[in-house]
Formats: sequence, structure tokens, C-alpha cells
Amino acid sequence: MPELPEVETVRRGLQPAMEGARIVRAETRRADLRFPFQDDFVARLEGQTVAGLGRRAKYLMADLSSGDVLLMHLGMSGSFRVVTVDGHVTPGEFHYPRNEDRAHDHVVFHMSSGAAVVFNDPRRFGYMKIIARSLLDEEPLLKGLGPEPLGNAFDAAMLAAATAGKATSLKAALLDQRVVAGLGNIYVCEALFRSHLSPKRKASTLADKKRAPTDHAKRLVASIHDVLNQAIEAGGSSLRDHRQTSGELGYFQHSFQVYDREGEKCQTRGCGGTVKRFVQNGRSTFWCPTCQK
DNA sequence: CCGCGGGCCTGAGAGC
DNA sequence: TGCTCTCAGGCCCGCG
Repeated sequence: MPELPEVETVRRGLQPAMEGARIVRAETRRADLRFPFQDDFVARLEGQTVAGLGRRAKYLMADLSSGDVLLMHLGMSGSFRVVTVDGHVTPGEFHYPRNEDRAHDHVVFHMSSGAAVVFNDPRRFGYMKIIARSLLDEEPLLKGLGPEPLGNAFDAAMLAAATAGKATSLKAALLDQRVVAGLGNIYVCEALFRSHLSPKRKASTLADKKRAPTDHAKRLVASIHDVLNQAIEAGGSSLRDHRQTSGELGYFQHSFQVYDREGEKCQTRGCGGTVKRFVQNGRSTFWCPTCQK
């Protein structure tokens, strides 16, 4: 499911239930998600207060009073919901991603705020890991990550330097979390469309001979900023699994201009082209060959 | 360094 | 209705 806007939406939804509250009880309802839970997973959570809930790329990070950090990744189909202790969902009734039972509720945090925070993940590509804050810099899951696309470190100069000399395609480079961390298939397709750049273009064309950013790089960075900010504002995109923590859908999918729109007319003014789909690095790319060069 | 295929999982939707 | 097949917001590994 989730790319940066979806994870950020989840973070904002969990904040009121978790920040400043203590984890009274933690339940793991099976032995593993993508990986087995650490042996001391529950023990390191129970009794700890969540000082803050942050995000790095597509990871949620809960700062615990013990000095540990709980790292959470939603994989493809993970979602969180916030439920009050009497079984009623806050604020509205939760609608499961699929109209099924709770078979895929794998982790529950019972908070002193009175809320239960439930992690549901049918495909179980998601995972959780507890890391001592002092070891965060050496954590393999985080170590190679590039800059946050909405952070100060991400700009045209940085992007040009990171892609200079790369033989790979522009699309593959943007999906590479070492280049920039948080984009996925949807928002890469959308950002490339908005900047009129072909997904097939060589990534190295974002830089000139002196490794300085071209106008393409500047356009692309602006498009990435725009599409991510707009998607966050819309509560993310709900195609199959993504839900806000209230169970509500995100609605940015209605604003897609190319993703999942094969065969539709290109929305670029005066273009007249048609949205096409092809497989690139094993993933669907949606684009307009007429106006993306 | 790069692309590709396969794997991890479950479920939805299409086609027959 | 039900089967089979393809595909899915991620990411990792090994091969050539």
C-alpha cells in the first residue's frame, strides 16, 4: 500500500492515541509478520510511554521512554486503526479494507489513553522491530536511506548529484530508496507525468557535465513536492488496503492523472495523447508517451 | 553497476 | 457459482 503520503496520514491519525500515552499491554497475535518478532518484543514495549511518533521514509518510528525506538513498516497491505476500549471505533465506524473478519489483526497496543491501536496486514509484508536509540545510526533498515523528499536536503542539486552517471532509468532511480526515500510506484508515475519527463529517460540526464542540475531536475523536484503535499492533504490514496486510522478512505486516487488510467486521454492541456502502461523493472509504469519526453 | 526473475503473502477482479 | 489466471502503494536476493 503505502508510500510516504499514506504513512504520513497514518502517523497523524495515530498521534492523538499514542503520543504521551503508555503502552499498558502489547499483543502479538502470531509469531511473525514478514520476520519473526524479536523474543523480547512485548517486554520492551509494555510499560513504556510513547514520547513521540515520527516518520522516516515509509517507516513509522515511536520513541519510547526506555530509550528504545519501535520501527514499523506497513509493507503492501498494512493498516492501523484506533479503537476505544469498549469496542467502538473512534471517531466513526471502522470499515475494514476488505469486508472480512479480524483474521489479519496481528498486533494490538493497548494504550493508557484508553485507545487500542490495531495493526492489520493481510499480506504480512509489513514488519516491526525495536531498536535502541543509540544504535539507530547503525540500523541496516535505515542506514542506506536517501533524504526525505519533503525535507530541506532534497533539492535539484542533490538529486542531480545522486543520479549523475547512473545508467539506470529515471523511474528506477526515483524508486531507489537510497536516492530519495519515501516514493513508490504511484507517486513516481505521477511526478514524472507532472514534470513531462519520460520514465525511460536516463537518470543521468538530470545533471549536466558539471554535475549541476538541469531544468529537468528542478521541474521534477517541484513535481515531487507538489504531488506528495497534495496527497498528504487528501489523506493518501486508497486503492485496495490503505485506510486512515479512523477507517476512512484517502481520496487522492481520484486525482491520479496517469496511475491506473491506461487508455484514458492525457490530461495535459493541448496534448491529445493517451495514457499507456508498460512494465519496467517488474512494475507497471503509467505515462503519456506524447508529452513525457 | 544493471536488469531480470523469483520470492515473500493474501485477496480482488477478469475471463471462461 | 466456481475455477484459473493476473495483478497489487514494498523490498530483498541471486544470477548473468
